[in-house]
Amino acid sequence: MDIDHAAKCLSELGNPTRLAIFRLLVRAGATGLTVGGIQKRLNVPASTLSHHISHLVWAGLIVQERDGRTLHCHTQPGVMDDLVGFLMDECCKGFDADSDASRAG
Amino acid sequence: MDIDHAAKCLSELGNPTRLAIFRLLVRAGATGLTVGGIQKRLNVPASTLSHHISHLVWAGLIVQERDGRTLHCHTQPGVMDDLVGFLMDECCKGFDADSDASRAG
DNA sequence: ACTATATTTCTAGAATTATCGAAATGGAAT
DNA sequence: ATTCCATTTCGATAATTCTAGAAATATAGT
Repeated sequence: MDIDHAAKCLSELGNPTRLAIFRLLVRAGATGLTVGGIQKRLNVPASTLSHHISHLVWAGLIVQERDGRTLHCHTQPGVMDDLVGFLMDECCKGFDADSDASRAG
Repeated sequence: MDIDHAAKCLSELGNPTRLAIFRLLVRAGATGLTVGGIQKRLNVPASTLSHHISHLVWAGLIVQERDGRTLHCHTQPGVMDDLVGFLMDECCKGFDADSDASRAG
């Protein structure tokens, strides 16, 4: 997880609809939800939903798997940990240390 | 930290320039950096930089404090922990549990 | 082939966001 | 008051993103 991938993930999760989708999927566990299942819960038009889902797939945050006519969506395990790891490790380490401006860079 | 504030923070951090600013500031520790110091490091025009900084301030991710003519910027302690906490707690708990679609909601 | 269901792609307009120069503001020094 | 420095606000333009209806695609059943 480098800064560009982190920015990509953060940006995608920054959209309220997409964050709601993502949260729904994480809570749905490994089985995930179908696109239609998400649509029923969030009540957004299919095309809009598909657009947002494709964003999340593109960012590597979720995965789709076809099962007959339905597409199951579930989170990509590990990506969230990687993102949080980036935020904590790459960004937030040593916040309490007596660092000064000359340390940055 | 509710889902709306989380989305706000994620959205602001999702911009590469803003994420770079934020990372710079976290690494600069409690002292932070001046706006000019950030500008020298990131080499973006002052007006553009100011625009992005005001976004980060608006989202509550960073704080500005005036010291004479210069404005020191530093991260808002705790917000990052809150955000990570939201992501892990609100989103990611029980990922390994044998939940199914009927569990969500 | 036809029908139905699930989902995506196409398309276009609306809304938002990014960029940056010019001008303005806030504060310190003479 | 004037000048200088640091930063913001203004304003205009370019680029991106959001939204959603219509059409298309994929799969399954008859």
